Amino acid sequence: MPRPALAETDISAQLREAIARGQFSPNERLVEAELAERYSVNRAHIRTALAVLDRDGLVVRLPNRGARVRAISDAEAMEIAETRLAIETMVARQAALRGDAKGRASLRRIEKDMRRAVTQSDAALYSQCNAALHRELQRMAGNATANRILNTLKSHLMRLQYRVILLPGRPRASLAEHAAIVKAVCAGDADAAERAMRKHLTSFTRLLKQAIEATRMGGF
Amino acid sequence: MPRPALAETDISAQLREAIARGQFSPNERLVEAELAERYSVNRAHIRTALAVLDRDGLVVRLPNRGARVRAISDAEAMEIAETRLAIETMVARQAALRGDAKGRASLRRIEKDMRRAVTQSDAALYSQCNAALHRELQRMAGNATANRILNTLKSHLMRLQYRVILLPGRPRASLAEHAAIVKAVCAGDADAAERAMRKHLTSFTRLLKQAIEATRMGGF
DNA sequence: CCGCGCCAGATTGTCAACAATTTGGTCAAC
DNA sequence: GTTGACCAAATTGTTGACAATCTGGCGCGG
Repeated sequence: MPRPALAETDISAQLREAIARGQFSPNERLVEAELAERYSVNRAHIRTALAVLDRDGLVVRLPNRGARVRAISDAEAMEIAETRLAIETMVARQAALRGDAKGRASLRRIEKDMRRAVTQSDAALYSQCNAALHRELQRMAGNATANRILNTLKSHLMRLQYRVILLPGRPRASLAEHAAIVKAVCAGDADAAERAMRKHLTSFTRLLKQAIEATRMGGF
Repeated sequence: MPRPALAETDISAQLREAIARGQFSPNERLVEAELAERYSVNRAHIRTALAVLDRDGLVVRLPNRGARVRAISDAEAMEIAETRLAIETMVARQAALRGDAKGRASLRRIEKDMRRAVTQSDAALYSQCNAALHRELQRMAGNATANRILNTLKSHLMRLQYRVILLPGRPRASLAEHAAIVKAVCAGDADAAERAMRKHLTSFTRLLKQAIEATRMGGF
C-alpha cells in the first residue's frame, strides 16, 4: 500500500522533473492554461504546483505576470554546488556510521557496474550508476531532511551536470573517487568517508566551474 | 521599490511563521475554511500555502483528510540540527572569505550587545542577538541557496531551541563560542571560522539532545 | 452489551465562471 | 516619424458552487 499522493503534489513533482530535465528552457514562460491542458488537470492544480516550485527556486512568479523558469546564474550554480557539497559530505559520514549490510552490498555492486561502464565507455550507464550510488548513500544515512534538500538541489544541478560528465577522462577520474567513497563507507570509517566525498564533490565543483566558464567564453 | 509578493506567497509565510512560533500544536488539524477566515483570504490561497508547507515538511497532508501540523520526532529534530550544522559551518567559512567591512562591524557590535545581555541576564536580548548574529553571517556569506535552506530548517528548530537557551549557564558558554566565531570571521580566517561554528553548533546539538532526552524522561 | 451498517454533518477536492491586470498593437495628433 | 491614448486579446487573480470523501453517532440485529 504505497500511500496515495495528492494530485497537487503529483503535479508539482512532474513539473519539477520536467524543468530539471530541461524540457523548459530558462526564462520560458509557464502559462497556467497551457500546462493545465498538457498535464490534464485544472488551473488550480497548476497554480499550486507553481507556488511550490517557486519556493523551491525553480520558478519565478511575478504578480499578474505569471511564472517563468528561473534562470540560475553562474554564481548561483556554484552556490548550489557548494551547498550540496556541505550536505552530502555529512551524508557520507552518516552512511558510514549508520549504513546497513544491505546498503554496503549495494554500494559494492554499483561500483562494479560503474567500472564496467568505464571500460565500455558507456556514458549513459555511468551516469545511471552515479545517481544510484549517491541515492544509496542517502538511503543508508537515513537523514530524511538532508535527502529532501539534496533532491531539490540536484534538480537544479541536473541541467548543468551533463556538461561535466561528458568531459574527456572524467568518468575514469570520477570512478576512483567513487571507489574511495565506497571503501570508506563500507569500512564504517566516517572521517574517511567524509574526506572522500569532499574530494569527489570538490573536483565535481571545480569541473563545473570550468564548464561554466568555457561556456561563457566561446561556447554556444 | 520592494517588489510586491503574491498573496499566496504571503500567506505561506504567515502560516509558516505561526507554526514555527508554536501557535499551532503538533498534530493539530489545519482546517482550510477556518484558516481562510482567520487570515481573510479564500480557501484556494490556504490550500496553496498548505501545499508549500507540506513541501517544507512543516505540515502533513493526507488525501481527503486534510492537513495537520507535522510532529517532528526526536530523531528528526537531531537530523535537522545536524543538517543545519553542515550548512552553517559552510556559511561561516564563506562569511570569513567574502564578508565586507560593514558586516564585520555589525558582528562586533552584536557581540558587544550579547556580552551586555549576559551580564544583565537578559535572556530575551540574548536570544535576539543570537538570531541577529547568525543572520548577519548569512548575509555576509551571500549564499542565497544556503540561506533559504537554513531559514526553513530554523523554522523547524524554533519550537525546540528555547529549551536549550534557557539551560542554566548556557548563555555564558554560548557567548564564548560566538566570540570565537566573530573573531575568526573578522580575521578572514575561513578554517578557524568553520571550526568555531562547528564547535558552537555541536554544543548546541548536544544540548538539544539532552533537552530532548530530559523531556522524554520525566518532564512534561 | 456488542458489533455493524448507515446516515448526516463536516471537510476536502474539483471545476468553471467572472473580474482584474498586463501586453501588444493601432491610430490619431502633433 | 514619434508620442501617447486607447482598445482587444491574453493571461492571471478570485470566488462560489458543487461533487466526493471522511467522521462520528445512531439504531438495528444479534
